[in-house]
Amino acid sequence: MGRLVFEGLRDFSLKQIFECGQCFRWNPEPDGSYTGVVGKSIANIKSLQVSEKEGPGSRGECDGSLAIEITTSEDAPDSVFWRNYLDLDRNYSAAKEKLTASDTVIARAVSHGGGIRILQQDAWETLISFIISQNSNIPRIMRCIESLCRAFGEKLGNYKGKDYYSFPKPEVLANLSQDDISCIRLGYRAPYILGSAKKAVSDGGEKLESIEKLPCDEALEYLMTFPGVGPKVASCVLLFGGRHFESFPVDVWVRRVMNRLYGFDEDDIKGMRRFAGEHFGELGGIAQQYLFYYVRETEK
DNA sequence: GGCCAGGGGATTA
DNA sequence: TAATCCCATGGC
Repeated sequence: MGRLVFEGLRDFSLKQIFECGQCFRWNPEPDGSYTGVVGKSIANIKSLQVSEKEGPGSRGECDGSLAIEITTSEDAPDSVFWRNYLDLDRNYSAAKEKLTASDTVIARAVSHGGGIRILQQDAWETLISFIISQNSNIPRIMRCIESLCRAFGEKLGNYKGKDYYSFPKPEVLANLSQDDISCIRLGYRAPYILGSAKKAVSDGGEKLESIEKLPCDEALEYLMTFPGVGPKVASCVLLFGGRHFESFPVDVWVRRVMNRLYGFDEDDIKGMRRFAGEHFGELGGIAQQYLFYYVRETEK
């Protein structure tokens, strides 16, 4: 049991961070806080002393403080962990200025999701989560991951009336059969999950975590050696679980928004990637999240 | 490179 | 009830 407070935050919106599609295990509480599982800990994150910004260029993001309540003690993540996980030490104001300076188009997207931050999640959990995400929708992705954790994770405890479970380790999933996981209803993704778990085990535990130390293109190639992982899933893992901020995942929503805002043909995925690399550079991942959040807000 | 099956579930026709 | 869509990939 512990409580951490982070003060003096800018460009920060819990709703945008947890509902922009980068994570699937943070659930909103009636009081506006979010509860989720990190490692073996249940955590509740709440905004304090919120002052909403006004005027053009900001919608919903806040300056203020953040309180994190951690309800399990075993290996409880400390403040260093949380600063990294929530990407608190990155200057998003500077990133927004850089993105919008030479591009009036993305300014529209930034003005809708200016409180987004890229979470620094666990690579293994991110890998499996985005294999599950393929050709699906966010509510179902969240249900599948929840079922997987409930069935094969460790029970961590109860918080505000709900039970929470850890994300199952590679060794656990690697030893399951198709029959074992048929109850999760993952469809054709099930053999991908088992195959990727087996590969993660045989490659060794540290190998997946090492993608953040590899050059972006090498890490992408390595991730694509996992069954069920193509360029889209791999680039999501690079961004959300591998600290590669230049990664620009192109999914159906990004194809849509690149068509609406920049006039790309929706099938010109290569063109979009090239454009992102040249135009957004090392901020590609942050730009992608602003664009994704914007198109989902405006075309629901 | 193009095409299409893989499962399942929600939404729309 | 049927068709379509959904944060794609793999195999042909």
